[in-house]
Amino acid sequence: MRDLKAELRASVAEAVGSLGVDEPVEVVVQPTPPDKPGDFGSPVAFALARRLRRPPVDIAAELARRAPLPAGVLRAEAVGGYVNFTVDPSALLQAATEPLPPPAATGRRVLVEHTSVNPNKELHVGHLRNVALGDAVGRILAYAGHAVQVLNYIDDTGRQVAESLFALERYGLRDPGGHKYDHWVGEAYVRLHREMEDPDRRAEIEEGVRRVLHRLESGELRAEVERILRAQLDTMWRLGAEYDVLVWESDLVRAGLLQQALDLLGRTPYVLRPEAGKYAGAVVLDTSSFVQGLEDPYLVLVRSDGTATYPAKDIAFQFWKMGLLGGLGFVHFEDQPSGRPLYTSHPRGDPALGFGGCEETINVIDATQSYPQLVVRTALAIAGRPDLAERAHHLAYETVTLEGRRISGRRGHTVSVDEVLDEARRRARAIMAEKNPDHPDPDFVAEQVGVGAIRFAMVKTEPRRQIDFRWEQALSFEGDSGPYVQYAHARAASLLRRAGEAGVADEPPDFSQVTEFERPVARTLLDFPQAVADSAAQRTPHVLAQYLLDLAAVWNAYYNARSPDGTPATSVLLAPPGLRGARLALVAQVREVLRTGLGLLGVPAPDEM
RNA sequence: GCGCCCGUAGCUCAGAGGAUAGAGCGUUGGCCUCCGGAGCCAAAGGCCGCAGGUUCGAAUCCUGCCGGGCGCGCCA
Repeated sequence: MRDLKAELRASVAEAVGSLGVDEPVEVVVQPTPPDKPGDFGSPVAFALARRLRRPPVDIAAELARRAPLPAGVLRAEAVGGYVNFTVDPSALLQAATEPLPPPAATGRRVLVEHTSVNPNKELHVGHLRNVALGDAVGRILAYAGHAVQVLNYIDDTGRQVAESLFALERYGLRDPGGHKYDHWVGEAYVRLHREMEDPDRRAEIEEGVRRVLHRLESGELRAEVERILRAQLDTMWRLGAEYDVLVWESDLVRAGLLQQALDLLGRTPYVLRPEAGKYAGAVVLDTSSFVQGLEDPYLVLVRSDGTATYPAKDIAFQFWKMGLLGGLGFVHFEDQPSGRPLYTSHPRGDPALGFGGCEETINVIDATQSYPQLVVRTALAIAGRPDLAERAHHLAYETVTLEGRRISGRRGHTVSVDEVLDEARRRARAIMAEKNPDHPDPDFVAEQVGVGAIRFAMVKTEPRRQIDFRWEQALSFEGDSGPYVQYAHARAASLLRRAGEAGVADEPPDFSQVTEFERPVARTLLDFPQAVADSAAQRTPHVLAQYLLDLAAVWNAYYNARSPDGTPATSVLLAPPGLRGARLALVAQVREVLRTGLGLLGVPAPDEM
């Protein structure tokens, strides 16, 4: 796809240079507003006005005269103080329908950690945002040419798993089968928390949980945890998320990474072992030189009883991710639905398998963990690697509330992801029965539309904005939604299918016949590479999601366009030969860009719905 | 108290210093004798939280204030 904006930037820069401006100026080229003449314009004359002591309008006029016109650009003119360029519609469409450039490999190793759900109960709507964001960001960065590793952290030595496993033991539960296992375990977990509200029983339960915790740390219960994990993975896969590697916390500790990290930090002047006072007997990290404004800059890494705190494990993990530590081994775990292999850390695994050691990391974790994540970056700086600290990103997303209330897994104020997906599929199926009763495979596509609606709803807004999960909104199939984009895609696919049936699919385009109606669609198509690049640079999929809504809207408007007399203006199949070929090329590119873009968001793009 | 994030149309949100601030939902009125109406067209609806500042130019950058969310454990 041709980069017209870049060509125009160069052209304006050349014109500016010919005015004898010695200092370099930044040349901005942007699309013109809908009611202004031209397709692209630059406000560069405003910035030059003072330096040249001339009014912007004069400068713009002179720049318009001096700017060399790239091929297909009809004219440059001064509009207000702007220099605007008008592109010939046929050149515009030709540029927009050139094939998308293949991703250029950057070679940069980027590790994306997301999901990382405690393996103790089923996923709920709060986890949904994490999975949707992380999976999309991983796909977008890979498309941008980075060597991406997608990692899912398994906290198998945490309190939550211990509670779930203890609950099964305490209540003598045996899996009766016929349900999803993570849900069944989750019920025991909630039951245990209800019982813990009684202070007398709480003490007794505490002791049992501690016992299970020790067994977890020794790795004895790995099979029990894995069983829950596998049930959770079914949900993640149903969402369309896949991973490259699972890292178990117990493996991290047993491989000695924690000790290595503590040794590394212990050689700096920032790690202290106070003999008296509040922190007597503990190992603490003094963050005061790196984090401003803390009341108490000391962070406990090792408790006075010798056990490590969670931040210590986090730090060790981050050090491993960025290649400061080694020693983790891996084995093949399972092939995922797409065929992509999934590996897992393992006590007897192969360390040569090449995970970790990335120069950039993205931790997809909710915003309540911003402080611990800051500590992790600080630890990198303390270890003498401020360069790595700068490339250790926290993709902090705000929490999801449920119908205005805080989600609570313990109290059971949640909706499971499985339940949400089932309901989304049900609604999609009902709409299909009404609108497309002859669909060849309605159940399969209803699932795709349901997943698409949910995933799109999770990534269309900025991550740092708090969102409220409401059924009516998340499962909307109209307007600002995933199905709206999917529909636009299906419509393009349908048109191309009919062109094939009519035997005109390969008709050569005659771009000289192109009309003004094609212009807005072509302009929007040309924005796609920039939208992906922005999404990757900002590490957020919402930029791309918003772009896809724009493209779908401009394409739908084109599809329905009418001439002033009210007759359809943009017929494709009934257009004269040549024009028909050009329009088919446009439709094919719309379909391609929508399909590619949706794919980067992990949203399926069915050809018929 | 200190720190981080948010405040844009009735509601939910886009707008990374540039042109008269844009969508969706909702409201009102239109469009299926062409290829998919999950669509399209039009109307109404805005002191961009408030007050200063920087700039040729501010929703966007800076400062202060107001309102909301979150965080500040030898919990994870």
